Amino acid sequence: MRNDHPELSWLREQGYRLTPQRLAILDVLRNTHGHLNPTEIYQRVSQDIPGLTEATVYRTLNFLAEQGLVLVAHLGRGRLVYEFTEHDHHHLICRQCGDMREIDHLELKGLYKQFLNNTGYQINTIHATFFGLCPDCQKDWSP
Amino acid sequence: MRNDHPELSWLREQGYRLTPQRLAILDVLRNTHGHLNPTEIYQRVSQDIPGLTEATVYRTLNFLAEQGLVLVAHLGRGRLVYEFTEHDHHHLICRQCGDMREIDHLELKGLYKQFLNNTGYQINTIHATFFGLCPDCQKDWSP
DNA sequence: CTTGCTATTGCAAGTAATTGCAATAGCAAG
DNA sequence: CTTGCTATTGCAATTACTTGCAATAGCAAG
Repeated sequence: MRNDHPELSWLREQGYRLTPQRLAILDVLRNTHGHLNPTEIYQRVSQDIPGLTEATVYRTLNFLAEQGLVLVAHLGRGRLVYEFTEHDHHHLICRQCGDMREIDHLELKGLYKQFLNNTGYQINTIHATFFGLCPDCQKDWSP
Repeated sequence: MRNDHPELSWLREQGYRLTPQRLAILDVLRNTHGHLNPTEIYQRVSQDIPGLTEATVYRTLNFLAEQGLVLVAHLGRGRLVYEFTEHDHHHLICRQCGDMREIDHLELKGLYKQFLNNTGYQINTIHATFFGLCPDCQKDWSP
């Protein structure tokens, strides 16, 4: 497990502690391409940290999300998934057929600038899920 | 309770049924300014529909969200809130102090057009929560 | 108005996520 | 290296949300 990531010393400077649980959870997220739900994360991390509890996984994921190190996506129907904040992207989901595609972070850059100008807010964590109708399902829609 | 809302006949045309439960839940959301969580909705609607169960509230909220009649916002820490889709807006939350402000739907119009051009998707439901740092908290951040 | 199809509900059980509290263990300071 | 402060964990209980199934009730058609 590598400990030499910049976000780790940043966390320590804030007064947070780098526990084996946090490091292992972050490590799994860092080395996973795509989303994981809390149970999947628990199962993987348990192999490294035998005594781990699910409560800690949930708490840690909330913590990491608050710190902006991981992204939470609400994919509808109460399903939450988590993902390391490296390759920022968002989701576009078709309400009809469930088809999902990714939207690159860069597509929203202009929007961030807009927010900065209008509100002074500096966006640094966001994960949006957009619901709409894909081209195919639009046909079924109009009478 | 008024039944003469356009979305209601649309639902019926899709083969969905207008049960008293659905009408009452929609009515509460329609007449509430701001967000409600499932429990708050359950408590209010129970007064009109004594036998109502929470399961039905959850199911109905998922249903209404899928149909695009209500918006779901995930405000962090696993708490979901629901809101009628009338005055579209989104949220900008400061990760540090928790300050929250609303972003008008229109600010994202350009983005929707972009999505339509690039992917063919027609966005009709979205509720995004953006996390960032408000102007005040940005001061504490840089060393 | 009656009938029949089936979407929706209530119930109860199951799964997912949060939380209070006492014990543990990071880590900064000496 | 030791010490002390307190953030974090595990445990167990609680709350939040989902789901299978049989009974109920919209509503379209006759």
